[in-house]
Amino acid sequence: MPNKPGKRATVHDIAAAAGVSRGTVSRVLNGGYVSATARTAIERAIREVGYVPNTAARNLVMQRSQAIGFIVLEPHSLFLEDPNIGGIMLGANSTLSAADYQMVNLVVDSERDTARITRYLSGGFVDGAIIVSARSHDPIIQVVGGLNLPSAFVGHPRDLHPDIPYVGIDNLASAEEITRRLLATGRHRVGMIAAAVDRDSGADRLTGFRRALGPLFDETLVAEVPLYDFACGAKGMRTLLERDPDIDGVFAASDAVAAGAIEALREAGRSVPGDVGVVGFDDSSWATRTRPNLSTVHQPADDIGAHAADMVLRQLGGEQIPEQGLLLPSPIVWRASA
Amino acid sequence: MPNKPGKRATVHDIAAAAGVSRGTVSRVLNGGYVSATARTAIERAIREVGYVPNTAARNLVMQRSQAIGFIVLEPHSLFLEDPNIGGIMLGANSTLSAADYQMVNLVVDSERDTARITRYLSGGFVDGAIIVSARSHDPIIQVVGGLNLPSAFVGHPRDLHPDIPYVGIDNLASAEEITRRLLATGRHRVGMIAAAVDRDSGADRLTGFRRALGPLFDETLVAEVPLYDFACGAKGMRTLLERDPDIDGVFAASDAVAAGAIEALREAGRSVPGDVGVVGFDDSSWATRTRPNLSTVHQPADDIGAHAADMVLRQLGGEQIPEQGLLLPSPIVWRASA
DNA sequence: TCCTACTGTGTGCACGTTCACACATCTGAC
DNA sequence: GTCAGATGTGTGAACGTGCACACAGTAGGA
Repeated sequence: MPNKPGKRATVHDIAAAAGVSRGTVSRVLNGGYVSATARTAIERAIREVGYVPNTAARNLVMQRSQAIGFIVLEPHSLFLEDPNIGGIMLGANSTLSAADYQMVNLVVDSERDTARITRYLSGGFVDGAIIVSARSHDPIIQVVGGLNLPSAFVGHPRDLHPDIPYVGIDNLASAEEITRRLLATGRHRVGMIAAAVDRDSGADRLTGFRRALGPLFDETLVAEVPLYDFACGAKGMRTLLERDPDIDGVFAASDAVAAGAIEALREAGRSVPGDVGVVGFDDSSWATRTRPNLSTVHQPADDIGAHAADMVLRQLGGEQIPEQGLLLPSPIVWRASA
Repeated sequence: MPNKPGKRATVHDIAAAAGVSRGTVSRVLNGGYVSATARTAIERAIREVGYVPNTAARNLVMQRSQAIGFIVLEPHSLFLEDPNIGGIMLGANSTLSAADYQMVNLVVDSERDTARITRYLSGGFVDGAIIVSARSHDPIIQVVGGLNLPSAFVGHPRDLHPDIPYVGIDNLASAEEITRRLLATGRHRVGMIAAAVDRDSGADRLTGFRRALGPLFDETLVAEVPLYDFACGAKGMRTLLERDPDIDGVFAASDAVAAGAIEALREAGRSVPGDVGVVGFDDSSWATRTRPNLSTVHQPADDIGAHAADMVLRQLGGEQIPEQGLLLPSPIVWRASA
C-alpha cells in the first residue's frame, strides 16, 4: 500500500532512504552522471516507496504546464454529431499521453470567445495547442500566428500562417477521385449534394467534383445544403430529383448526407445502386449502417489526431517543422452503394 | 499585447506596479482585508499587465492539481460508438471548467490497466475522478473505495462502495415503463432484443422488460446479443422472427439495436409500426435517423455528466454528500415506430 | 490611561523540484 | 609530480504562490 492518505513521498524521502542527496536522485530521474551503486539504491527506494514526482513542482521550475490544449471550434451539438472529431481526439490523446502530456479539452461554442481563448493560450496553461475546425478567416488563425505557441491545425484553411503546420486529408483530390470512380460505373447524369460550402472541406469537395466532371459539369445538378447531416442529405436529394428525374449518380458530401439521400431515393421509389449510384465521404459509422453499405472515402481520423499531436510535440522538442503541412492518404472504400 | 514571449508577470510585478507588497496582492486575489485604495490600484495593475496567476505555483503550494480525471472503462472503439459518452463528457467538462478545473481524459482499453489507473489516481495528478462504464465486480470499484479520492460513478454497479456516490438513470423502471407503453398499443406477442446483459444497464433493461410482462413473460421471446449495436440488433431480430413469426412488438435494448431490428424487419417484409411495433432506448441520434423515427427513452447524457462533476466538486468543497446516488428522470419520447 | 478588538499591511517560510556550481576522486599523459 | 579531463556527488538558489505571523494604526469602552 504505497498510498498514505496524508503524505506523498518526495525526492528528500527517497534520498534519505537511499543514503544520497536530492541532486543525485534528480539525476537518476532526469539523466546525468550517477554511479551504478547509487543508481540501484535509488531505484529500489523509488519502487519501495512508490514515489511519483510532483508535477506541480516540476512544472513550476521547468516553466511549463505539460498540457496541450485541444481546441474545437464547433458548437457542442456539432461536436457530438461530427463522426471525425471523436477519432481525432482519441488519436491525439494517446500520442500525447504516451509523451506524458495532458490533453485539455476546450470546446468553443461561440465565435466570439476568441478573447477567452487568447487569454488561455497565452496564459501559460498549455504548452501547445491542437486546433480543430478552424475556417478560413477565422480570427483564431491570426491569434495563434501572433502567439509563439507550438501548435498544429487539423484541416487547412486557405489563409493559414506559413509557419503553422497543419494536418488533414486532400479533400479536393479525394472528391475528384471518387467522382471519377462513380462515373466509371457508367453513369451519365451525376449530381452532387454539396454541404457546408462555407467550410474548407465542403468547398474543396465541391471543387473536386467539378474537376472530375470537367466540361460535363452542370450547375443545376448541384444541390447546396448547409450541414453535413442526414436531414440535409434527404432534402438535397429531393431537390436533385426534382431538377432532373433522370439522375443516375450522386456524390454526397458526407456519409450522413449520403444516408439521407438514400432514404429520399427509397421514398421516391428509386433503387440503390440499380437506378442511382450513391457515394459518400468520411467512412464513418454511417457507411455500414445504410443499406446498401456506402462506397466512400476513408478518413483516417485517428492518424490525423496522432500526427497533429506529434507535430506539436516535435516543436516542443525544439525541432523546426520543415514541411508546412501534411496530407494523409484517404483511400477509397468501395462497397455496394455504387 | 500583454504577451511577451519570454516573461510572464508575477505577483511581484504587480505589487511593484501598485506600490504594495506581494501579500496584499495575494489578498485581493484570494480574499482578506484590503483597503479600497490598495484594491483599486492592484486591480488596475492586474488589468494593465494582463496578469494571470501561475497555476503550477499555486498548485504546488495548495497541494492540489486542479484537475479531475474522466475515466472511461471502454475500448476505444466502443468509446466512439457509444452515443452517451460524448454527451456525458461535454456536460462534465462544462461544469468543471466553470469551476476552473481541468478535465483529464483517460480511456482505459484493457481491464488489466487497473494498476496504472491506481498509480495515476493516487499519484496526485488529479484531485478527483469521474468514472464511467464500470461494471459490477470491476476492480476499479475497490480501488477507488480504498483511495480517499473525491469521486463519482456514472451508472450504478451493484457492489458500489456505500460512500461513493453515483449518478445515472433508472434503467429498470424506464424499461418497464416503455414496455408497458408498447403493450398498451394492443400488441400481444412482444419480444426483446437484450444486449450487453453482462453490464448493469443491460441487465436492468432486461429485468424491467420481464417485470412489465409479468406472467405473460416468455423466455423464447428474448434474444440476447453481446453489444448495443446495429449489427447485433439485426441479428437479434432475425432470431426472434425465426422463433415466432407472429411477433408484433419488440423492445430493443438501445436505439442502435432498434435500428438494426427495423432493418431486419424490412428485409423480412414486415412494416413498422404496422406489423411490428419497435421501441428503443437512449434517444440518441439513431432515433431520428430511422424510418419511422423511434419511440424511445430519453437519456439526459449532458445532465448526467454535469451532475457527476458537481458531486465531485461538492466533495472537494468539503461537503459530505448525503444521498448515496442520484437517478435522473429519463422521460419517454414517443415517436412513430410504435 | 490602558486594554481589547478590528482593520490593514509587510515579511518569512514552505511547497518539491531542477539546475548551476563547487567540490571530490580517479585515470592517464607529459 | 603536476595538470587535464572524465566521472561522480552535495549544496544553494530559484521557480511563483499562499499562509501564518508580526506589526501598525484606529476606535471604543472601562
